[in-house]
Parts: sequence; structure tokens; C-alpha cells
Amino acid sequence: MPELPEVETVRRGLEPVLAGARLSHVRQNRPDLRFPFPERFADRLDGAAVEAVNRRAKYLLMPLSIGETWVTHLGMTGRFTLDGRQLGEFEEPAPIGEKHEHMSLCATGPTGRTRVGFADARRFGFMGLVPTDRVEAHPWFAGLGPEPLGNAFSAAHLKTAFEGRRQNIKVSLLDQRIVAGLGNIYVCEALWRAKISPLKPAGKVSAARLETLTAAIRDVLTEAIAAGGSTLKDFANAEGGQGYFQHRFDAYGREGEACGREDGGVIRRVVQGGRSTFYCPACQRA
DNA sequence: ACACCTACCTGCCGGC
DNA sequence: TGCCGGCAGGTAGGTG
Repeated sequence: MPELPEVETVRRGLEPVLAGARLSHVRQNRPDLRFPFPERFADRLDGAAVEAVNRRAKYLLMPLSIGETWVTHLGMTGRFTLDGRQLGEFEEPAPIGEKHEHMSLCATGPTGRTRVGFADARRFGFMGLVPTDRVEAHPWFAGLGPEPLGNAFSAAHLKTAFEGRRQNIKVSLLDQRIVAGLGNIYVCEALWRAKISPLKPAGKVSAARLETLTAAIRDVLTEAIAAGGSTLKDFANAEGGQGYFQHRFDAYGREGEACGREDGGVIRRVVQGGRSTFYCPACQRA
């Protein structure tokens, strides 16, 4: 799944085609993704104009001319296609008309007419229609922590959020109520950069380390966005954009490899909260 | 409230 | 070659 950098990459791909476009020929191919589609979803989208393509955490938000905002979460395998070309490819590109395309539509806007598809093999993604003036109050958004690239995110914020917290810092950083948009890859990468042990209780990380961590999070996300996100399952002959940040992982997915700091450490994989954590026991000791 | 566990779903990969 | 277990970028809902 796409984490914040991948969702942002998708947002930037959709924006030129969808912002200002009118939707038509909306087709919904099954009743649900992770959750049921909204009532009369296709009918409500049909004829609406998209006013903007925004992102909050890992959600895409498209306010529409009908006073509702079309919300999409990509889950683990969700992806949009434009004229069959994939946007923010996280896996090998699938043929046009693939079996996992669950909705599609036609967008007519400044750049002409484009076919937009949404595919999601695992169906952990979901879509909603939320009144635009009440998006912030919706359960999906009400509890979210600050954007890690925004002004509200700071070492002081983490200090407060981690106060008295005995849970390890790795799992804590995945908690979207504390900071919104990080996922398994970028948490591992940020902790490696900050030389913080993922096993350390969140409440016991020093203020100085939280300062380093805050910068590491901003840096890794910024660099990943600039690289177009990460594409995990590599492929040779891509059409359309592919992320390149996966080539710059220092920890994620590198179990058994030498740590890039050349301190003799070897990247280890452990399981925390049911998910893999990659880290260097030699340099991530703080 | 917090910490922890499980479920949701399909595809791919490595081992036997 | 085929089957089987393990693993995958996320979130929600339940439990003590």
C-alpha cells in the first residue's frame, strides 16, 4: 500500500486530468470494496464536476460540484488508471480490462476526455461520498493526527503524543492518530535514519532523538515524493510512471544485508504488531 | 484509554 | 509440475 508518498504521487497524476473535469459514464462493477460503495454511487457521481484533487494522510479527496466529496483510500493494492495507463503503480501493470477493475468513468476536462479506472485486487481500499462541509468531522478524518509534512507536525507534538506510552515506537508511528500518512516502509526508513531502535517504548525516546526523528520523517517522505514514490514489485517495461524510491531503501526489505553505515551491522527482520520491521541492531540502539 | 489480536482478500514466491 | 504455507504497502472492530 501505498503510503503518503505513493498517494501523493497518484494525486499529482490525477489532478491534471480530473481537476475541473465533468464525470460521466460512471460504472460500478461490484457492490463493495472493503466497505459497500455509497448508495447510488454511480448515479451521484454522474454529471458532477470535480473541483479539486486533494490528499489528507493516505486518502484522496475530490470535492464535487454537488456538495459532496468523493473520498478514496487505496488500501494495499488500489490503483487508478488513466486510459489504461497506470498511475502510481505499486505492482506489475495489469492488462486493460483486468478482472479487478471495480469502477470506471469518463472525465471530460481541460485536457480532453480520459477514461479513469480503479482496480484493487485485494479490495482493502474503499470509497465514500462525504458532505464537503463535514469532511473533517467524518470518522475517517476526525481522529487523524497531523500531516507529517505540515506545520503541526513537530518533535514537541511527538513528545506529547508519546507521553507515558509503553508501546514500541515502530508500532506507535504507524498509528494514524499520532501522525497521519506513515506506513510500514517509511517508518522503518525514518527510524533507521534517526538511529532509533524500533523496539524502544515510544515514551522513552529522548527529546533530542524525537527532533532527529521528525527531520528524518520529513526528509524521507520528501525524497520519496520527489522520486515518484516506491514501486515494490519491479517490472521491466513500464508504460506510464513508476516510482524509483525503492532503490534507495536503507532498511526496508533488506534482511540479511549489510547496513549501509558500514558499522558491521546486518539488517534484521522482526515482527511487531503482526508486521515486519527491518532495522540495524548495530546502529539503531538509541 | 491503551495495547493487542484478528479479520478482511488476492497474488506471488519459495520450499517440499 | 503442483500444493501449501507464509508474506505483502492498511484499517477497523473486538477483547481485556
